[in-house]
Amino acid sequence: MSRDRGRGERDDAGVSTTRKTFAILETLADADGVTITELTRRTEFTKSTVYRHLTTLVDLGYVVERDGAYDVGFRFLEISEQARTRRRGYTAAKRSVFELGKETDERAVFIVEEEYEGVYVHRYGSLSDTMIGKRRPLHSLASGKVILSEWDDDTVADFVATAGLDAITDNTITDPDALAAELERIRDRGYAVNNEEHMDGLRSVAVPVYTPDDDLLGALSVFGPTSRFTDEYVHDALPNRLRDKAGEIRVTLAYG
Amino acid sequence: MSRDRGRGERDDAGVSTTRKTFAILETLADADGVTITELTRRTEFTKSTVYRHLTTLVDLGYVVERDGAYDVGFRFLEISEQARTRRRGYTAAKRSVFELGKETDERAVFIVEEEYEGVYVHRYGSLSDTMIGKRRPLHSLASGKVILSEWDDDTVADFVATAGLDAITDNTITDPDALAAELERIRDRGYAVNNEEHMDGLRSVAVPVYTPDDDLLGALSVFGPTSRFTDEYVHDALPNRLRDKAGEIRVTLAYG
DNA sequence: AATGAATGTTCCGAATAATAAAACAGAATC
DNA sequence: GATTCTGTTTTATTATTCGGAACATTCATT
Repeated sequence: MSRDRGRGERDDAGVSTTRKTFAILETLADADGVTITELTRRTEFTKSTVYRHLTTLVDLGYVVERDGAYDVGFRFLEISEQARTRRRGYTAAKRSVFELGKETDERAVFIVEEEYEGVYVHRYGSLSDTMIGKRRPLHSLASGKVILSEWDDDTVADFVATAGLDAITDNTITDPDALAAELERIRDRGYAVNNEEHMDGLRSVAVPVYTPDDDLLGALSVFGPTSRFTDEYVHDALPNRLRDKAGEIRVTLAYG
Repeated sequence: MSRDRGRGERDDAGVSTTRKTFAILETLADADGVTITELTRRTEFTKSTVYRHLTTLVDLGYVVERDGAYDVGFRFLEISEQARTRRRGYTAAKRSVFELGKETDERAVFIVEEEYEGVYVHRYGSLSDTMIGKRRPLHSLASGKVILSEWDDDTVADFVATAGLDAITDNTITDPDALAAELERIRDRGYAVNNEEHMDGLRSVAVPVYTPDDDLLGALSVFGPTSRFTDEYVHDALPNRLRDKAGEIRVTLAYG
C-alpha cells in the first residue's frame, strides 16, 4: 500500500557519508542529552565514526555539547525558519493560529503539504506535545483532506498510488472512491471534518487558506475531544470562525 | 578581538564530506528556489559534487525540488523543534511572547544563549523580518546583557575573551569595565535597557526568565523605535509588564 | 522544424578521505 | 588504588568521494 520507494531507501545513491551524518543527527534529535557511547549504542556505527561525525557537527555549530552530553542546537532553527518563511502567508498564518486558539480556547494548527504529507507548521495549544514539524498522512487529517480537495483527480490518484491510504484508526478513509466522495463533499461545504480518523476520541475541522491570487497556501484547523466537539460545534460554530480567520490571512497578504 | 577559532574553521578536523553537505545546504537556505547550476556557481564545488550532495539531501527529505528549483524543506523543522522544546520553559515562553506583543502592541522576543551568542527563539512582530533562529552578540542586546548579568565574573571574562566586544553601533559597549558596571546596574534594577547599542534608532528592554528552581531560562524583551521608546516608557511601564510575563512563565512551569 | 545554448545526469579512473579496530588517556566508581 | 567505564587518538586498509568529460535533455530562438 505504501509507496515503493520511501525516504532514504535508495541507500546506494548519492553521498553515503552524508547519510551517516543525518542518521546520527536524527538519533541525536530523538534522544535527549545523550553521550557518545550511548549514541554509538543506538546507531549501527562504531564509536570512532560517531565521534568523528559528532565532532564535525559540533564544530559546525549544529550540535552543542554540555558537560559530556550532546544535543541538537539552535543552528537548525535558522534553516527551518527559512522554510517556514518561504511564503509570506506562512508567517501571516502564525498569528491567525494563535488568535484562533486563544479565541476558541481550542488547539489550533496551520498545516502545509510537502512530499504528499501534511506538515504541522504552526500551532497553538498545550505546553507539551508540540507537533510542529511532525508529518502525518494527508488522508487522515481534516486539513489534509482540505488540501486534497483542492487537487485535480490525477494528482489525487497519484497521491493514492504513491502514499497509499493506510488505516490509522478504524475510521480512516482507506477506499479511493470513498475518498473521492468525501473530497467532493468538502468542496461543496468549504470545510472538512475529521471524525476520529486520525486518533480515537479526536475530532477536528479544517478550512483551506488561500493567497490573494487564489493559490492554496495550506489549511487552518481546530481539534479537540469528541465530548466537546459536538456536531453542532463542528458543523456550525467552528467552520465560520475558521473561514473568517482564513479570510483574514488573505486580506493581510493583500493589504497588510 | 573576535575569538581565534570560529565556527567551521578547523576544516581539517572530522568529516569533510559533511562540511561540504552543510556548505551546500547553507548556500541553498540563503538562496531561494535555486537550480543546481546556480548552486554550483555560488559554491566552490563542481557541478557533479553539488548534484550528488543535493540528490542525497532530496532523497533524505531535507531538500525539496519543485520544477527544477531546490529549497530547504520542512524536515528541518522537526529537528529544530527538538531544540526549541528541549526545556519546557521555552514552550511556555512562546505564549508569553505572543501575549506580551499583543498587549503592548510592540515587537517582543524571547532569547536564549547558545555558544556565547544570543539566539532568537520566539518572536511576535511584523510579518516580514522574522529574526527567529538568528544569532547576535550578547553584549549588544538588552536580552544578552540580562543573560550576561546572571553569570559570574569568570564566565563573563571568558565570554569577553572568546567572543570579544565588537562595536555593532557607536553605542555598543566595547570596554570590559564598562560592561561590568552595566551588568551590575542590571542586577540592581532587575532589567536591562538597550540604547541603540545594536541598531541605530532602536531601544529595547529585557528581563530575565527563571524556572521554578531559579535557573535562568532566557530573556524576554520588547523593542521599538527611539521615538516611541521614551525614558519613561522604557524605565517604568515596560519593566513591570515584562517582569509580570516572566513571572507568569515561572508560575506556569511550577503549576500549569 | 532545426539549431544552439543552456541545463541536468551519468560514467569513470585517480586520489582522497572515511572507516574500524585497537591502543591510549582520563574520569568516575567502588 | 584498582577497575570499569567513558572519550580521544592513531594507523593501515578500504571504500568513497571527487572532478572532468561525455551524454542527455530541455528550452529558447530563428
